[in-house]
Amino acid sequence: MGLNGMSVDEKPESPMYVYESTVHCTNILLCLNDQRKQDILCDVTVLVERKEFRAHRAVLAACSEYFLQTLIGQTEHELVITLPEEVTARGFSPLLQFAYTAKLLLSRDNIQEVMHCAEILHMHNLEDSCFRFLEAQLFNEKDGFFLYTKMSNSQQSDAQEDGNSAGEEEHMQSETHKITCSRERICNETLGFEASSRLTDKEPAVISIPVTSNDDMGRCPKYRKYQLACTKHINSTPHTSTSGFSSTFKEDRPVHSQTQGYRKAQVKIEPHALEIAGEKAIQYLSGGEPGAVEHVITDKEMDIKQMSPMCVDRPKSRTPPCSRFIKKNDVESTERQNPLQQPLDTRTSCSLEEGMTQGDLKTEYRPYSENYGLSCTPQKDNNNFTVGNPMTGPSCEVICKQELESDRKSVIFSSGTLDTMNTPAAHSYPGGSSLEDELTEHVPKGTRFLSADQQELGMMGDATYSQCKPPLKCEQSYGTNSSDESGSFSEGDSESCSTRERGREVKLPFPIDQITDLPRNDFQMMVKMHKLTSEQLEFIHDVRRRSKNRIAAQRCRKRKLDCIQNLECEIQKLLCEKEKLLTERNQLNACMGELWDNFSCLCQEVCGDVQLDPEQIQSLHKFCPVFRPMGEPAATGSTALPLAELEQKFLKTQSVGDGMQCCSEQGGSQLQDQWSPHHNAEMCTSGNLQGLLDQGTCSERGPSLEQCSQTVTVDFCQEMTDKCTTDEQPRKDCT
DNA sequence: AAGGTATGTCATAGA
DNA sequence: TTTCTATGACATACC
Repeated sequence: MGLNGMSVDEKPESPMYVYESTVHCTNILLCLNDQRKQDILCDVTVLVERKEFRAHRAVLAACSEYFLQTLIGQTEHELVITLPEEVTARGFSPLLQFAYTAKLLLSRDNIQEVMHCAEILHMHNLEDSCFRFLEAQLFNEKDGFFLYTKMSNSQQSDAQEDGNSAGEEEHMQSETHKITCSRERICNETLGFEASSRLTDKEPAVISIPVTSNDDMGRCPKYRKYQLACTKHINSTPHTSTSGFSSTFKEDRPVHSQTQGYRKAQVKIEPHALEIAGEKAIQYLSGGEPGAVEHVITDKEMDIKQMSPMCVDRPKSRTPPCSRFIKKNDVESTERQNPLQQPLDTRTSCSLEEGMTQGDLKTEYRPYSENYGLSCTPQKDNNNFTVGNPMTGPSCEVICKQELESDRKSVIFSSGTLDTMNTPAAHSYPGGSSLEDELTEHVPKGTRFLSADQQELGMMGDATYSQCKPPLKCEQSYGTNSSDESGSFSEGDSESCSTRERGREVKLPFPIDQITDLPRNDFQMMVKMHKLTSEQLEFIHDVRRRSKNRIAAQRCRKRKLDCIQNLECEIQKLLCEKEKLLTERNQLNACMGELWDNFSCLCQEVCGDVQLDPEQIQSLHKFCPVFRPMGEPAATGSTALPLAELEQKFLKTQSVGDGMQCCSEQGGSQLQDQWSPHHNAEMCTSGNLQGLLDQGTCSERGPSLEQCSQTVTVDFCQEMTDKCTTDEQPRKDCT
């Protein structure tokens, strides 16, 4: 008997319909996981480092080639498998958890061990698809921005030119490729995630996972992008991926999300590890040989093609289960068919009709599932997302979480299983905590033993919802879902009482949470699905608007605060810089004072010993207005000052405190411009002094005017240089 | 009671 | 045109 309860060889006489629910597979796994924890039906004990792990051999065999080979043919009731020494408990435990939950918790601490174990246990799906990516995430690409693509070989070559060279060979082998963009590029070119709907089924699916570490933008200043955005410098430049196709990336969330604590994205992983595991497990459990199960169009096959464009997590979107009715007679043809040529409703619809049970054989499809927000359609929203089906699609979800307190990152690799159970997509898993407990904890009690189908059906019908929201804190993952932000979202877990009361009054046919939770398209479809009164319509639009705006306001305020914080940091930085510049200035002033001393001495030396005639003095005044020979009284109306007095004036300007910097600069500048060492040095080097001397002293002494002037000039400049460099020339030399 | 803070809501602009 | 988001302004609750 095959999976669908029908012999493989049986040929239906009349058209039959196969209802295929991968949710069912998921739930089986989850159920098994629960059973494993309670040691129910466990039929194997795995010994790892003397630790015992109870499990179901079917699950182990399904997810690991190693276990498959080990378990095949084993008939003992209580089998004990001792794993090789290389397999550590720390590495094995997450893998076991992954086998059951499709969530893999990785951190820098354990990824190497997990990888190693996965390799030993031949869990190549994981190895190839996830580890390369995650390893880089955790170790190498602290600030990286990844496009994880599956592409053809031809595309690879293009991509490799721009991509990260690390691990390229592996990616070549696995037909996957990772592209790393710099942060600048992120800022300049991409602000988030959006896949173009123009992608064809042959085009590679692309996801982008920006992972920001706590200090990725520097603790200060923060929100560069926001600042830029404020100044309108950010354009949502279409990002052309390096893989040779164009997919636009646009901000799907506020630009400030750079510093958010969480990053979520869905990675397209192929093959879908969980699904394969689920299928294999079911095959195993059903006693069928792998491959012997009746082959209906699998979600994997269908959706890989159909939903190739992209699977991107959206804020607060609950990942849907997918159930699908397939007209069995059409299976084969459908399999071969280009999925894109199928009718749209076939491709995009997969939920049960309202009130429909598995027994109903209908070919009706609904584009929207009213399953408590669980839209199961691989639909495209207005942002050109193709929302992949997490179960059936090839997408796995990688939740990259950074711990705000530390630089450590932990990553949860998930295939989205738990999301179908209304499990929040992202959680904080403090390092070292029990993975099982964490995972278990976040599955709402009371729903984990209900199958998703049961939930789905249970929520169907025309019953008016009581608008009671389960107390799920974790549902607050809104757009920014920053960790600290989510904590402040007090409203989210309790729509105001009046609103809920009003919701009861208008008798909404769906939970009020859907009004706010659903993406636009789903929301619109939901509205269309029901014949709502104008009052109801007004109410739900009002609720939705207010809810969106509330969240927007919260984001806005947070950004404001961060901007203020950022500005404060900038101020601190500038103050430090100012201090530095002032210190430098003081040093320069000190040097200048020395120069001034030296120059005044030099002037005395040059001019004091020489009996200048009035013409020479006049010449000196011409070039040096403040000069007057020693002992000569200042002429009436003359601007000339004794050098000593001048020096005092100069030094006085240098000793003005910081608060008077500007004044001193202005007041002193005139003086310095007229008569400063710099000025005189210029005079010296430019030949003014030479001219000065030419007209005076040297003409009477030197062997030649030119020689004299050159000598004096060189000596003067040399002395100045020495002064500047040694800064030790005693003033007594001048006296 | 006044002031500060946090948050929700409305109006509006822009994408 | 509709929907969404960001943001200023205002109102309200709370401390």
